[in-house]
Amino acid sequence: MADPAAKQRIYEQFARISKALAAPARLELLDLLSQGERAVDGLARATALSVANASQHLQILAAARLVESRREGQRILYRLADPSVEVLLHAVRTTAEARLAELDAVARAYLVGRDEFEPISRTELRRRLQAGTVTLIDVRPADEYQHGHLAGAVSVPLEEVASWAASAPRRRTVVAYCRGPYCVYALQAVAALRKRGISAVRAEDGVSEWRAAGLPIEAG
Amino acid sequence: MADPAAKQRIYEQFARISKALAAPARLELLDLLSQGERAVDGLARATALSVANASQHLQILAAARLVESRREGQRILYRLADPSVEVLLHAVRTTAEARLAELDAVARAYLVGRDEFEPISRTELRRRLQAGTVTLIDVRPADEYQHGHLAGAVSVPLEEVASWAASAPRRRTVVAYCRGPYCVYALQAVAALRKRGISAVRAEDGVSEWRAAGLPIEAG
DNA sequence: CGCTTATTCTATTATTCGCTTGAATAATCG
DNA sequence: CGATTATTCAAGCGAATAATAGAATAAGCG
Repeated sequence: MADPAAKQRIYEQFARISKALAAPARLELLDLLSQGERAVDGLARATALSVANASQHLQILAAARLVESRREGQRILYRLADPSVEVLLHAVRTTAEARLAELDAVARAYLVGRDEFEPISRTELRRRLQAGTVTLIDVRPADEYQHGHLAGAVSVPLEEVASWAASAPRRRTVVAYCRGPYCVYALQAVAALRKRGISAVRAEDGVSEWRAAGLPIEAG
Repeated sequence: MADPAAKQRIYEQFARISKALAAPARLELLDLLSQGERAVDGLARATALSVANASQHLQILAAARLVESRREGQRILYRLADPSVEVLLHAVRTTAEARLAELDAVARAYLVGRDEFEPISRTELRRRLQAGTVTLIDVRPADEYQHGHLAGAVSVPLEEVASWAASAPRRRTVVAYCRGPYCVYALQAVAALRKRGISAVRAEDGVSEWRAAGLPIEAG
């Protein structure tokens, strides 16, 4: 009655999506793209892939319709095709965290200091932002800040954190955030600030989580 | 500074999860398992895979820790390892629906009658259940009903729908549901009931969606 | 136009994947 | 115990995949 071949074709379509996510390189590319539109070249550099290889991975993502691209002059800018892609990425991360003990071990080694530097939660951060008792800094590269940042955040790219520390407010706590829970920038910024005697904590969330929670994002 | 090899290892862990989802056969197995615990044999039959092949796919899912198993006598029963796995499956479906036009075309061919038989939404169904104006039937195989069904539903497996129709209430509307939006049982049940002059509609959701929404599920 | 830069295409290679087949293991039953 | 049933293991094969290198395309610039 129900055509078994058609049922198979449906699952093949679902598998197109998950196949596109099935390579570490492509997950990393998607993570970067969730911070905003980027050109092949920049993505290749950030992921340490060859340009040709990055381009091929991006085309696989495009074939699964997870990303879209547009040309601007001689560069081609890729972006996530749909908000549902971020939801999907988040679901993969959540399941990996829940199920893979190995991930915890690897993350512990990579995110040095994650355990010492207690993060501040999304709700707590919102409360203190409204009360005006914290300074919020975005320590990602400046162009990612341009593409979208938490409302009220100041752009202080990681490499400028040390010099910024001199002019940082000494009475208020500094909260640093970056791409998300697997990004080391905020951890390094907090370490640098504390070394200079500034009270600093890291935010638990990045822009994706903040946006997913329906909280305000600003651009430019 | 940040060890690139460690970063890669993190993405490899995430990719373990998505790799496990990257085969149509495994997605189908997970869908079946979201209806409840099942033995290899039954899963192989339902998916038209050879037993050995199904067993291998299940072991791949187990290696990614998406499923767990227990022995009961001579059979080994597999189940989803975590609620986050259902969330993940749902995210894959949602993205596929949002992004893949081909899926819509294939689904239209498979789910014959989906367009004519307007579904009833979750909220509407709840309202009418509380008002007592509908009879809710679960048209999945009896053992899936046993593993968990919507509160207030009666088990009427698809093959018994025709005979059940004789004793069906003629004054109240019958609502049929099955595994979810890509399951044909409810559609076929509605068609069979209407042919016999009974007012019948299909529910939009299956047990997974109902449970995900935090609505009551009964077992046994 | 020719030169430079950014990206994609093509071909090649090593590896992994999905499936089949037949044998092995494990529990139950007479 | 031997027979039956359910599942897993092991080997092998063709197809798909990821990465590389080098050529090709396409836009911008002097």
